[in-house]
Amino acid sequence: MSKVKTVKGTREFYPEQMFLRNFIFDKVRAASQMFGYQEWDGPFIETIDLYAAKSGEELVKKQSFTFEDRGGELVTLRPELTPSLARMIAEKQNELTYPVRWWSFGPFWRYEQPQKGRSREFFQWNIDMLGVNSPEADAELIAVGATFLRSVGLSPERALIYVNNRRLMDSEFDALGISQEKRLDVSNLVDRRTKMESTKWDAYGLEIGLSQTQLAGLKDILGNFDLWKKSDELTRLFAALEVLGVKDYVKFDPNIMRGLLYYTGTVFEAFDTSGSLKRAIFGGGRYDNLLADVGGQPLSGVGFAMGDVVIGIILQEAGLLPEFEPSPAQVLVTVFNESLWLESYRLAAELRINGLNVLVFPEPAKLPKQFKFADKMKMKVAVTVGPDEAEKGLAAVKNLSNGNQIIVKREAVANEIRKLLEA
RNA sequence: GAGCCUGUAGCUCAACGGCAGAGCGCCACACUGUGGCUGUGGAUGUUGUGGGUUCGAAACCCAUCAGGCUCCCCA
Repeated sequence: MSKVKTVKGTREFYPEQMFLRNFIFDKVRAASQMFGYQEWDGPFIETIDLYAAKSGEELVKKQSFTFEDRGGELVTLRPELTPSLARMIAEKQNELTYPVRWWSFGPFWRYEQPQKGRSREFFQWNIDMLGVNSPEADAELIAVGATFLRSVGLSPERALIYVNNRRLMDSEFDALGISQEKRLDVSNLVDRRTKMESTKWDAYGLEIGLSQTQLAGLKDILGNFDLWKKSDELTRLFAALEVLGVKDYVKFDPNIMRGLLYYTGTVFEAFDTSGSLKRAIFGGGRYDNLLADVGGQPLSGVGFAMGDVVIGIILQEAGLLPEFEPSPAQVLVTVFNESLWLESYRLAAELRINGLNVLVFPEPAKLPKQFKFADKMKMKVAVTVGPDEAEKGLAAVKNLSNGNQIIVKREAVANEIRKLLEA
């Protein structure tokens, strides 16, 4: 075992994990493109100032990988993508074609305590629509998320997207006479509701300055799952979700707040409803004022982000991953002995010209060893050229799943293999 | 940043103050022109690391590193 350790919280992707990462990436790409979103990306390193403007203090001061570069500038490994998005949109605000529909899947870093579902290095899917401010646009983003969940095999019994609306909650808080200054505290209080005992939660509510009546009113609101009917935005949102065919995936929940300050309207979070992990699969919402902080004109947007870690664990636990195929080549050409070594290489090259992925055993070895190798790599076909075949211009093609072997002419090998692979 | 739990063969774990073990995997052979099954044999450890207590430590104590759970946080 190596004495040189990995950096805490980083991840090593052996082929099997790389397969999972690419599986998620493929599904992300498919869901994004199905709705016409364009792929893009920003820098992996940014100046700290970009995040100082709008991201939470906690993120910038405690959870970012920040360091001084050789020129003395404070730079940070990006902890999120939205500020980079805002800047890039602002830079070309007048030349872009709206609505902008962009998606991205790339690496991010946060200096957190690594634990299940959370590492310091992770991949994140970001997808946003800018330039349209409507509940119908919000519904589209939620539909993209639901489409993704469906595409990886997570049914509505297994995963749900909980929706709320900041404006609705604001008007409810207004009605309770909760002041603007207390909104952040109240938002924290709501976030904590499922995690605290109710008596402690009550005490915490009073501690942040709520009155008994306000606290009681707050509980009424958080327990009212029909509250959305009072919101025109949410009524339209659910109507759109219905025709988009994803309503089964979506439930109204007044307890969904989301910590981010910049959300202004619809907010949503997806959760696994039956697994061991109680972390959000993805989360997002509508933001109205993001561009102002990077010097742009006001532009409304809606989007969400999904980390690869939580969804990866869920898919694994739910047994929803396709079987890992170790070898990208399904065909093995064996090397019979030293004098036929290059003949095998020649055959492999012929098969590749014919469009097949072919792995040739790199040296003469006992055939049992070569066949065992093919088994472990879960390959489908083995081709052998021994002295008998070489003499007559033939090759032995073996179907590894049933053990049948046939001897065919060299020119027919590629077609024979194709037949076996298609069967 | 705080609390609790864990760390033994490649993997999963046992031994819980007294000779470091099992299953799986791996390698070889039976089977020198063919894999999966079976059988036989074989290799593998500074018990995470460093210190301490003890006649004796994988076990007890301290520190440290790593992982897990929770708090915090979740942009």
